[in-house]
Amino acid sequence: MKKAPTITDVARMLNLSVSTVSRVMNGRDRVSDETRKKVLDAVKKMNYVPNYAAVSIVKKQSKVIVALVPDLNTPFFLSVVQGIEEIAKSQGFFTMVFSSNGSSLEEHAFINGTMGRSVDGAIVIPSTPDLSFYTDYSKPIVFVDRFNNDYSFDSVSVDNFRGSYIAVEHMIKMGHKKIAIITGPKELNVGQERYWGFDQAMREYDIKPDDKYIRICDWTESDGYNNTKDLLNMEDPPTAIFAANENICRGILKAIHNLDIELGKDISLVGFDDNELAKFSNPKVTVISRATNEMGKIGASLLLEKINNKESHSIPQGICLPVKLIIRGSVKKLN
Amino acid sequence: MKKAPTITDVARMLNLSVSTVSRVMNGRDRVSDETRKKVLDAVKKMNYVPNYAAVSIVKKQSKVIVALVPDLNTPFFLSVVQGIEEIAKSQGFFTMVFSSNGSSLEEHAFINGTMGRSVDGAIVIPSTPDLSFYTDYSKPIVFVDRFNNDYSFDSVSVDNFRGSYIAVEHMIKMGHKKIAIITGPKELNVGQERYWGFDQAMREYDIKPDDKYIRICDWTESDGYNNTKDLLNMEDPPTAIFAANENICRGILKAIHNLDIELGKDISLVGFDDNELAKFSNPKVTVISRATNEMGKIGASLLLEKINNKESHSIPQGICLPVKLIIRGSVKKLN
DNA sequence: GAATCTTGTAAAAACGTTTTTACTGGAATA
DNA sequence: TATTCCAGTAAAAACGTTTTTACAAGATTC
Repeated sequence: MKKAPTITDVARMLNLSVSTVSRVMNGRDRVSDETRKKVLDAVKKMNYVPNYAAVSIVKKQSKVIVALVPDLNTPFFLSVVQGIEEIAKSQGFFTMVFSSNGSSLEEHAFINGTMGRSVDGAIVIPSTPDLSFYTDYSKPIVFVDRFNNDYSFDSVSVDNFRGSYIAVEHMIKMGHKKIAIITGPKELNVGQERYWGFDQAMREYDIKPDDKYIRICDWTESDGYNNTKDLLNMEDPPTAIFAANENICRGILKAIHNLDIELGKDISLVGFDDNELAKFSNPKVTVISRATNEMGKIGASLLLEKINNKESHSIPQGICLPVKLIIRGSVKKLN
Repeated sequence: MKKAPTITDVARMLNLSVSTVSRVMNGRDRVSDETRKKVLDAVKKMNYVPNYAAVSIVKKQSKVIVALVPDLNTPFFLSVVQGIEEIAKSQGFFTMVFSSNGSSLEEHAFINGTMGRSVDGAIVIPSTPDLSFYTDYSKPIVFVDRFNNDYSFDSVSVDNFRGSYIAVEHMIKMGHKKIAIITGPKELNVGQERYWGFDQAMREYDIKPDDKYIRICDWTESDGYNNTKDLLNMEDPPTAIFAANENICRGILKAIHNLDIELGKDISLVGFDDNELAKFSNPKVTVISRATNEMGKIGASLLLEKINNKESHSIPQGICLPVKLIIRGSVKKLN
């Protein structure tokens, strides 16, 4: 726990100037081979590593990006984070993972605070729909899974509308008409689009969505659980449920399990985002899947690119990735 | 994206000296109410926030701790991280989550590199058994889920030995004799202890452990999966399996599922660490559970305490938390 | 043999803060 | 009225770097 040596310590030890040591460390300018070797040896022996704060203050670069996510429990977020880390690491950047606990207050506090300013850029999955807060953030920023309608920020997202659409279309084509949806609030574009996809598919096939089957709650497992119990205990229960995210899907599965009715027989189900339980349940759950890891990677690449060429005043990019329907056994064919 | 204002900008704007602004910001020394107000207003209007690097260089504190974990996929690690974050946040520290990808090389590179030195302390779940590398780390450090046999570092761990012991004892008391164990390598103390617990329980009840039922592999899901398939296809298969961690347990569950045999009937199972699948499977899996979140919290408290009173040269603390057997339905009673 | 170029190094400036020291002018004290 | 005290502020030093500028000595060119 002795204190770390500084560049001055190294210089003094060798009877050299600080600048010479620095030049060796940074591999720039002319230094005699002899001096270089002496310095390198001393650095190793003294275990000298440049002070990070000092370097970043003069270089005006921290080599850190932040991944700001709503929570660390939702596998989707984690998958994105891992994609980000992989790219960042490969380009010599560190990733600071920070969870806002689903609170836009915490999110904004981070961004506006010391930390938000000391990183080189941010990749955020906001927990609030309104991105206008970010307009005067002084660093490059990329949003994942969210975007402004005016596309004024860089973002990586997927075709949520189409995802719900094909999910619901699949159920309809399997003969279902009494289709319920359990989804999150429409304030988030994700919520809005996934609802619209459901609605559009229903109308496209001339089925009037039934209000009592439409459950707009939060994106949580318990909401999935409770609403499923409620739906299935109705007088006239739906024959199929669309789960608009993975947490809700897990809740639904647990409820079904708990009610002791049979998935794919007594009730059909399609979920948005693949997940562990969906692959484990019996039958496996048909889901909409997307390249979650890839979303992080693309986001990170985009961000790092902006960090590196600060000058480029190109217009913001809104990247939209495709979704895929993975048909497994959870939707019963009605005759 | 205009550049952030500095303290000098604020001072110049108000025709005050830099030091006065600084004094206001830090709420120290005497400043007239009038000046204070003027400064605060300007700070707000200009949206000035102190430069993090500059502050930490002079204060010799970064207010950042790092949580260094092997990966971001194992729920146990995540749970620990969340405990850490909660405590850190409450004490005004930021948590930098960093994944070493199970590579001690990456782990050491981080610790020894710029980042490792710029944080105020580290909480690490090492992926290597040998902690001697850390002896000359110049910052406070706390290990979680691992410790040195000589207890030369602060650590938070659980009674792994007892965990396995009571797990296996439970199976024995339910009448099982042909008990298999799928576990990780013994190099890690966790692996060693969990194996010893198994061994000890068997011998205690006069059952000779059968080598062909002992599977020492990695801590991964696929190892759990493959070994289970292998075990169950044996001439003389075991009647019960002990899964030494959650990943292995998940793999076992999937294999059982896949082989179309019945859990708690054709094969019994106890897992170490509770997990989503264990609670979902049918019947639910009997597990050894531990206060994962708490481990993070305690670790963080310990670390922050050391960071705050640098002087305290107290001896390292090895904190050991209890484990609990949660009996569910996955162990069949043999007559 | 003088002018120029090159090489290696040192010294100083800069980065954005905090903290210590120093100074000023007015109030309180003697 | 002269001295001491104090509140409020400014100026300067320090933190650990990088980068720019300056300079000396030797090699090269004309």
